Amino acid sequence: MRSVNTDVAYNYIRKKILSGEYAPGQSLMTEVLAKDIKVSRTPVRDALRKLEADGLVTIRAHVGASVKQMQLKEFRETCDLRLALESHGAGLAALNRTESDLHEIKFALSAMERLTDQLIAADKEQPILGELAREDVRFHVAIMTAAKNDLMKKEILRLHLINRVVWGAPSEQSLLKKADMDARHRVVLAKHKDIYKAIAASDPVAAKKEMEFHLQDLIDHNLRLISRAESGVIARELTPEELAYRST
Amino acid sequence: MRSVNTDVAYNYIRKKILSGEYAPGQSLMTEVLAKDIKVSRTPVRDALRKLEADGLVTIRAHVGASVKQMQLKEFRETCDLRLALESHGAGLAALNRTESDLHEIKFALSAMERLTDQLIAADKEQPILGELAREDVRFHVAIMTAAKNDLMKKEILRLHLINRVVWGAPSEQSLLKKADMDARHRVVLAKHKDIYKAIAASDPVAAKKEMEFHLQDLIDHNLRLISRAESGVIARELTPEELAYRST
DNA sequence: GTTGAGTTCAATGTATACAATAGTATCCCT
DNA sequence: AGGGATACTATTGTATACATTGAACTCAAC
Repeated sequence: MRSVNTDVAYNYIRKKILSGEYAPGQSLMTEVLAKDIKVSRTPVRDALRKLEADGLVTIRAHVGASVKQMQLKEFRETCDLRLALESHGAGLAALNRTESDLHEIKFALSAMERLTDQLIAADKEQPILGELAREDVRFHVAIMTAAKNDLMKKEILRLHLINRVVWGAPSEQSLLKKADMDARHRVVLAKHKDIYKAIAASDPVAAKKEMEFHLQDLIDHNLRLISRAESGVIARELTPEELAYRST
Repeated sequence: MRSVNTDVAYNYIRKKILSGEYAPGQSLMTEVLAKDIKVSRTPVRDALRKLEADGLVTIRAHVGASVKQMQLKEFRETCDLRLALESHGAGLAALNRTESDLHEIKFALSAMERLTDQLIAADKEQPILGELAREDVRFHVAIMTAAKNDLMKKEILRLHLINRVVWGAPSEQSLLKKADMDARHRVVLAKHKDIYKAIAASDPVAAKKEMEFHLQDLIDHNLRLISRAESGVIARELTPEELAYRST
C-alpha cells in the first residue's frame, strides 16, 4: 500500500511512540488518532497493523491497540535475537566492509566518545543521554550496513527500536548513582572500540566474539536493572535461571 | 484485530500460497479474493497486510498485492539470516533442551530417515518430497523449541516458510539426476544426525558448529542450483562473489 | 457485602460507496 | 510506422455507516 494517508498515520504514530510521548501500555484508539491526524479510521487501522508487525504495538480483537509492553521473558528473548544477529553480522562486516563503511562506523564511534565525555562532565544529563542512545543505534546499524545484508540490517534496527521503546531508559537513572552510570558508559565505549578495531582489521572471528561479549554484557546489565526495578528498587541478585541464555 | 473474518481471509490466502496454488508473482486482487472467501474487501486487505509482514506477499500502492517473488540477493540474505539464528539457536538448544524436547527432535529425525529411504527406493517421488520438506521444517523447529526462545522460533519458522514458497523445489527435480538427489538427501540426513548428537550430548559449541556447516552447505547447494536455473539449465560454476557471505 | 445475570455502551470489525491513481489503450502528429 | 501526449478503465485507497462484541455497570438475590 504505502499510500499517502496510511503513511502519514504510520509516521505520526510511530514518531510519538519512539519519542516516548505514547508510553508503553497506553491505548491507541482509532477514532482519537484519526481525529488528531485528520484522516479516517481506515488508514489509522492500517498504520496500527503495520506498527504491530514492527513490534511496537499490540492489537487485540474488539479491544483495540496499545503501545507494546514487554514481559521480562520477551525482553530477554529480544536481546538474545540481537545477540545472534549482530554477532553474525559483525563477522560479515569484518569480511565485507569497504573503507567508506569503516568511516561511517568510526564516525558514530567518535560521536559516542565525545558524548560520553560530555556526559561525565555534565550535570544535566537527560538530553545527552538521548543523543548517546541515538549514536549507539547508529554505530550498530553502521556495522550492519557494512555486513551487506539489508534484511539483517532492517531486522536489527527493528529490534533496537523495540528495545528502546519498551524498555527505554526510564529506570536506569533513578536506580544508579552517577558514578556507576559513568563507569557503565566507559565500558560500553571501550567495547565499541574493540569491535571497531576487529572490523577495521578485517578479522571476522574477533569481530564476532567482541560483539558477542558486548551484547551479553549489555543483557546481563539490563536484566539486573530490571530485576531491581521489579523488586521495588531493593537490589537483589538474579538467579542463575534468570541470567541463563548464554551459549558460549 | 484477530477478528473472525480477517483470520478467515488470512488463513485462506496463506494456505493457498504455502500449498503453491498461488505461484510467486501471481497478483492477488482484493475483490476477487473477497468474492472467493465471501467477505468484504476490508478483511481481505487486512489479511494481505499481515501476509506482507510475514514476508509472503508484496504490496505496492495503487497497484496491488502479489505473491512474493525473490531476487537472488534477497534469497541469499534470507538464508544468511537463517544461518545466524539457527546456529545460535542450536547452541541454546544444547543447553536448554529437556528430555521431551530431545524426543521430539529425534522423532522428526526418524521420520526423515524413513522418508529418505522410501525416496531412494521409490520412482514416484513428488509426494514423498513434500512430506520430507515438512519433516525437515519440523526438525528445525523442534530444535528451536528446545532452545526456549519463542521469538526466535517464530522468526525461523517464518524464514523457512518464505524460503519454501519463494524458492520451493520447482527446479531441483528437473535439474538433478536421481542419483545426485539421493546423494544430496543422504548428506542432509547425515548432517541432521550430527546436529542431533551434539544437542543430545548437551554440547553447545558442537551443536552450533554442526548447524552452521549444515546450513552453509545448504546455501551453497541452493545457490548453485539457482544459478544453473537462471543460466538456462546450462551448468556454470558460481563466481566467488556469488558464493560469498561465509563468516567462518 | 458479595456474587451473578442482564443491560448498556463505547470501541472495534465489516461492508460499501466514492475518490484517486497506475497502467493501458487510443489517437494524433511527425 | 514510430513516438508521445491524452483519455480510459480497472483496481486500489479512503471515508463512513452499520454490525458486533468485550467490558463496565446495574441491580437483585443470597
